[in-house]
Amino acid sequence: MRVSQEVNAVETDIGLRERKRRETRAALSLAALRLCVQRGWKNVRVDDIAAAANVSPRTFRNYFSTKAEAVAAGHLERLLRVADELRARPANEPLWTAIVNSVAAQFESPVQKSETLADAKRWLERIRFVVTEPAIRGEVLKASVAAQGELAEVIAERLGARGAQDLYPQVAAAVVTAVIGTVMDRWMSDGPSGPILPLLREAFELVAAGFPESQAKAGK
Amino acid sequence: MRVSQEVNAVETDIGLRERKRRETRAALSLAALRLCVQRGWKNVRVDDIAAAANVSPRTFRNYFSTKAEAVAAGHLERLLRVADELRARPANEPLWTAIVNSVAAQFESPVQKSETLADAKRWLERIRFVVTEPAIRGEVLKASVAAQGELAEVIAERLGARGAQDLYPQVAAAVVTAVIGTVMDRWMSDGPSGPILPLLREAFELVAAGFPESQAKAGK
DNA sequence: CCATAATTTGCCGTTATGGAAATATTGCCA
DNA sequence: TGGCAATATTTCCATAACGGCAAATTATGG
Repeated sequence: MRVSQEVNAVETDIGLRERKRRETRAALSLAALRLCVQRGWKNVRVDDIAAAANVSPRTFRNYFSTKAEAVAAGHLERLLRVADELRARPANEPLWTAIVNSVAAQFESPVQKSETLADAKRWLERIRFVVTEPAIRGEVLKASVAAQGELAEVIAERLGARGAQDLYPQVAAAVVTAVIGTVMDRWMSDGPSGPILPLLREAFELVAAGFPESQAKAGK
Repeated sequence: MRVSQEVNAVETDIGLRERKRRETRAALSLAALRLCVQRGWKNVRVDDIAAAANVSPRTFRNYFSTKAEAVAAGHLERLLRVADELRARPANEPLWTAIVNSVAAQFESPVQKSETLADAKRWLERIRFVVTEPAIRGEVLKASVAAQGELAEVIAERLGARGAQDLYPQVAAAVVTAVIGTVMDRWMSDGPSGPILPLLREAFELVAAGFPESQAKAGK
């Protein structure tokens, strides 16, 4: 009776308890995002979100400590899926190729995933909101560091024993999230004309190339 | 009568008005940091900070919207000084060398700057607090993006006309702040034994080398 | 169906946040 | 120097967020 939203969750083994918990969390996060995009950040109170998810305001706070955290929860999960995706990729694939592909898989427009046009439009509005709204940006950044641990771990696995406790994985993970953030910004400020992927690839190529200062350029 | 804290401010040309404004801001930020390190994040109210800086609580909010922002203000300014430093460096210096040096100049322990031992200890406590306290971490990240614009601009200048509106400067700036954050984390979790510089250099070498996946690089 | 553990909820005091208008301070010029 | 306009600070205050606590409600395993 609590929540009716159905998510395409992969039910592994956990009981009803945990399932409902996740559903509630997802419903709250989704409601937060939807309402904020619709009415604007400041015109949504915690109570509104709770109401939209059919729980008490107090319960909202059992799941999220702030509105912003609820809104950014989706982004955090996306980053964690990047880590999963990376883990699932063939080990012989070059690291940065694998990274680009993993990131790309999570940041493509749903248009490519055979959703309706309305879905794509909604997706775009949401990205814009998340990237644009200052109050959210901070939370997105927190989500980034929260995901960096996972990312670093996967990267370390790929590198093998060497560099397990090296700086490499941590720095690489931080760079990955930094690149994602920058690309989203850039893509948005260009007016989200085309797909993100080209930008993403370009950015990661810069990283993989070590930011060549002088390429085929004469003069400075 | 408002503020008595004296900062080693370089008075350029601005009038008394602007000077007092900056002093007040600095006093508030400093008081916030000092009190929080001393008493712990949750045991400091905005009112306490305002009182410590001899202003009304409402005035505090004219300068900072949250406690966290006040505490992180110092970090933001440090990042901006990195940009300044970078701008001041010889143009013939390789980009990433210049960056490392600029960052290093702002993140060295004050021990090297002939301060007293007590100062060094205080500096360390503060860094630890800023890196450790979750509530602050988020704000530090916000400061990072806030500074990225400046950094990107300077980097673009160094690159010359080419790539002015390229991704390069923005991605590079984001990477710089990401590296700084990671290094601070790492340095702190290692128990701040030695100086930060070696870690910083190691991290930036990774970046400049394009994160070589396979290499016989076991040494630092 | 019960005992137990976990979750949800209502209640409520504390703190944060920011608008509006009254006061005080500063920069400037006659 | 005295007065005025521009800014900054302060007081007052309404709304919302935050989070502890204990009662009510709901799963889980016998």
